[in-house]
Amino acid sequence: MRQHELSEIRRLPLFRTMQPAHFDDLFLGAYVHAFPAGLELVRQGDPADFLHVVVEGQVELYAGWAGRECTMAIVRAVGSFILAACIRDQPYLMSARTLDRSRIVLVPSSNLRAVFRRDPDFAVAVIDELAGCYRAVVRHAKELKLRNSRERIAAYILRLSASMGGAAGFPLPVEKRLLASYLGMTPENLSRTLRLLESHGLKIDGSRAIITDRARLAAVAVPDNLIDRPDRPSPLAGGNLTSDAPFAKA
Amino acid sequence: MRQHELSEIRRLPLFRTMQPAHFDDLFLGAYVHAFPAGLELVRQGDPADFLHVVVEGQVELYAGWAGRECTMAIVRAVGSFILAACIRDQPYLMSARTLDRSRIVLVPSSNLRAVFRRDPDFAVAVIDELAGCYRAVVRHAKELKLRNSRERIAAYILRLSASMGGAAGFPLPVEKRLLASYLGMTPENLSRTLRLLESHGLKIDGSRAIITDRARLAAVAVPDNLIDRPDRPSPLAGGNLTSDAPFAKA
DNA sequence: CGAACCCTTGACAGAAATCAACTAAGGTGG
DNA sequence: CCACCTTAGTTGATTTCTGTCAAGGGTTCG
Repeated sequence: MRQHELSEIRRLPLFRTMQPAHFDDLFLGAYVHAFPAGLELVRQGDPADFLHVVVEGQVELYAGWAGRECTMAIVRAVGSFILAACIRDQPYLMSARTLDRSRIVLVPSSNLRAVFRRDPDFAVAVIDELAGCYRAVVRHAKELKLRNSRERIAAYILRLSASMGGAAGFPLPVEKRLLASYLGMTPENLSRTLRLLESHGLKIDGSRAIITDRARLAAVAVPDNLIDRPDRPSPLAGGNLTSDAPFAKA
Repeated sequence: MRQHELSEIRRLPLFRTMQPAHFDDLFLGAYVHAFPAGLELVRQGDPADFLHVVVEGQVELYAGWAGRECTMAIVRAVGSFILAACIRDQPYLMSARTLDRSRIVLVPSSNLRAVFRRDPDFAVAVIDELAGCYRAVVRHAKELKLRNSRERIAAYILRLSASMGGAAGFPLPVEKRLLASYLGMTPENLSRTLRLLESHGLKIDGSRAIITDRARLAAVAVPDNLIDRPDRPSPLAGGNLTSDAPFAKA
């Protein structure tokens, strides 16, 4: 594993506060691997043997049932996923596949469970991370249950804008069909509804979004801090690098 | 606080493994209160000052937005809720109201944060609890995104049956309108769809459900361990009393 | 150049919400 | 005890939303 990768991982909230010696222990049996785009990294139902850390690229977490499939989250560098399954030593609830060519660190889950028993600071960081993940999924579930697809799209665009420092125009970070799946609708529905939102302050040009009238768009989305705003950095672990990502972190 | 209540709380997975002295510290500033049915205990957006433990009765966790409302989970005795908000010291994402007359223990969240820093066993129990909560919400989100309302109802009935040891007939644990909201549909839709399921192995008589043809019902629900089956007791904390409750625990 | 694949659009079907009316059960107060 | 009220639940009619199926345009990549 490359030194600069290790030090980048070290800066993640999850690993930042732990003892150096324990950090070394944790990554002792770990290995990095580069994967091409579109490769299935983990399959739902498999035993949770490794915590995954995305060092480079991006990874889609998705779920399948009865031949249907939906996107649950996107994890970008540098972020981790399937922590909860590793901790509980239970099967993954979601599958994961690379969206781009990606470099992934695989940390044996047994290391994980051993180390947080020895290192209280790491245990606190894990607690904080899990609480954050939990709150992110709760927001996602609230959005699915309370907003219809037009409102979800409008709110998503406004969240994106906020994560770009309030910019009015910006590229969509993922393919539209992926976005549709994440937002819980079909690509056709997304396409039509984006068109419909042109009379409500949003213009789409290819993969680029332009907010032409923020007030009108907000009137559709009715932004709410308890759905749309990511948690502020936690007082426990001192900042979460990925919490303001456009997709909920898993 | 009554002694038998304290010892019942002590048996919860979350508190079972911690040092006796720390358990006492944790509940030092805590107090119990009896509330009538239908009372709002916490409101979404409020600061998370107290971890709540339901000693008696049951509590609905629900979320509101733009005048709409939906049920997110039901917590029965003995179980806790809004742990994640307390840990992160951030606003509650959900509101809570009593469904029955209930006795609730309120544990100051500052106690919580102080104690799990000192007690590694408690920290591990918190990690396990949070990981379990996270996985429960992921299951819920998967169900919302992958199944339609007929499939959700059928699957819910089968989960209920499983939690009753496989019984074919049993009472519904909550009002139908609450159930509808939990399952992400209107009461009218639930009512109609229950009727529709009479030709698929399910009979509803008032508040009582009878599975008349399990195979046919399962053909609708297509049960899946990664959505429907609660986690088995975790190896970390040794058993979760509430994980097989008909509603996901929060 | 052709083969995928993404995206869009149209027509249609199905699912789900809404609005309204009605029943039944439970509780209250006269 | 009964009349009354409230509320949960059901049912029907209707509208709205969303998914499905099909076709065509555009792009990328081998």
